[in-house]
Amino acid sequence: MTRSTPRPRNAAATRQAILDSAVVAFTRHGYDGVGVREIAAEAGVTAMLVNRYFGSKEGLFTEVVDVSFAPATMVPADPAALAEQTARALVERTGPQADHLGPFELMLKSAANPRAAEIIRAGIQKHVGARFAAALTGPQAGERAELGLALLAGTWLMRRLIGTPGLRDADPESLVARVTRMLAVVVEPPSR
Amino acid sequence: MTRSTPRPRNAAATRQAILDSAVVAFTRHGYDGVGVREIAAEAGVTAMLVNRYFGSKEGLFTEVVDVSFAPATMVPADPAALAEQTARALVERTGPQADHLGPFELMLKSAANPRAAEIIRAGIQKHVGARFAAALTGPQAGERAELGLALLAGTWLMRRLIGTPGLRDADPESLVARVTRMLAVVVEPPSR
DNA sequence: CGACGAAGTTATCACCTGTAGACTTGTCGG
DNA sequence: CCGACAAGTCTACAGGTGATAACTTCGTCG
Repeated sequence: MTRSTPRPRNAAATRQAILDSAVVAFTRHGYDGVGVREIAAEAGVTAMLVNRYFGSKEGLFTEVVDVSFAPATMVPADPAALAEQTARALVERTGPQADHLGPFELMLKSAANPRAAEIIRAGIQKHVGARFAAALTGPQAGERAELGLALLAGTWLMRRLIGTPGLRDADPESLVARVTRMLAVVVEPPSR
Repeated sequence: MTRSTPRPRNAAATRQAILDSAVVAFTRHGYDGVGVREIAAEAGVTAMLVNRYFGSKEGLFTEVVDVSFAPATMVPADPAALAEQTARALVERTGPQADHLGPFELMLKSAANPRAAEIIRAGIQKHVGARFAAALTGPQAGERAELGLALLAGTWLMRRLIGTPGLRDADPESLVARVTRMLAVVVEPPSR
């Protein structure tokens, strides 16, 4: 009943291997910075399989964005400590070692290409935006949520991609405290 | 004595034309998104001249970053109104029409390439960092300045490059007010 | 006025890009 | 046991990449 050999010649497993390889490659080097041959080689297959399973490089990227933005992207549940927890997670994941390879890196590395940017926008709207906005109460939740995302993305950019010294060498606790205060502006509902 | 004909065959003028073309092209499409042929064609010369005058594409990019970050990059003088003025300038320049093509766009579009990112980091340290930090008083001026830059860059990214709807369709005045409050966290010296 | 040097061009190299068609090989149902 | 169908590969194309060497044209100064 249960096949002794899991799959004929590894149909879905190969597809998954390509997707995994693509997640890493696109996040590391951006949409334009990596070729399908490179992705396929890392997965142990030839470049043709990419087009076979995902239609095109763009189709593969679409799926990469989808799976990369799907998991709970540093959005804690409790609204009260949301700012502080988010700030701490950000600082930790953008630290000196930091091999995390999250969706922020994928977004920043691929934003240069307009087609990729459009795909990312769709992914954000589908996954992150809604979830983040749901954690926020009060008016203009969308604007406030995306402004928070902007701070996170910008900090990720300066601290990790560009490597600005003031942020790279900053005391983590001081950084957490300051980011928390900035996030508080958009997290707390405009109680006025 | 003063030569009637300014220069033999347009020596420096051609160089400047290439540089101008490169500023526009690199800012629009990023370091990896444009080729030297395209830049040279826009300047009305052949690709060879780029290598002749700037050594390589990387050398040209270095000079582009230098001239692009050199002008007063939205850093007002008065520290009191600094947050509000900066926020207003940001919102205006990332608006729907917005053909400004500033250094932020250059940075965001080219950050994917590590070599380009390194060049940008040097440019920021040379021009923006020092000037911005000088406008801030108190301890951790560098960290606070770059955190402000991070917010500006992140907002530019989400609002203009990605095009997230919550920020694109936000009321400008509301956005200015909120960014001002976030910037205030890093602008006001830690009076504690 | 004539030649030397700078300014600019043409041709080309070696390599990489995404995609397509035709081919081979493995595996499972009958 | 074998044929059929899917999984995977090979070859190739048409175009683009940055960079180099050799060549032609123009301007100026002795």
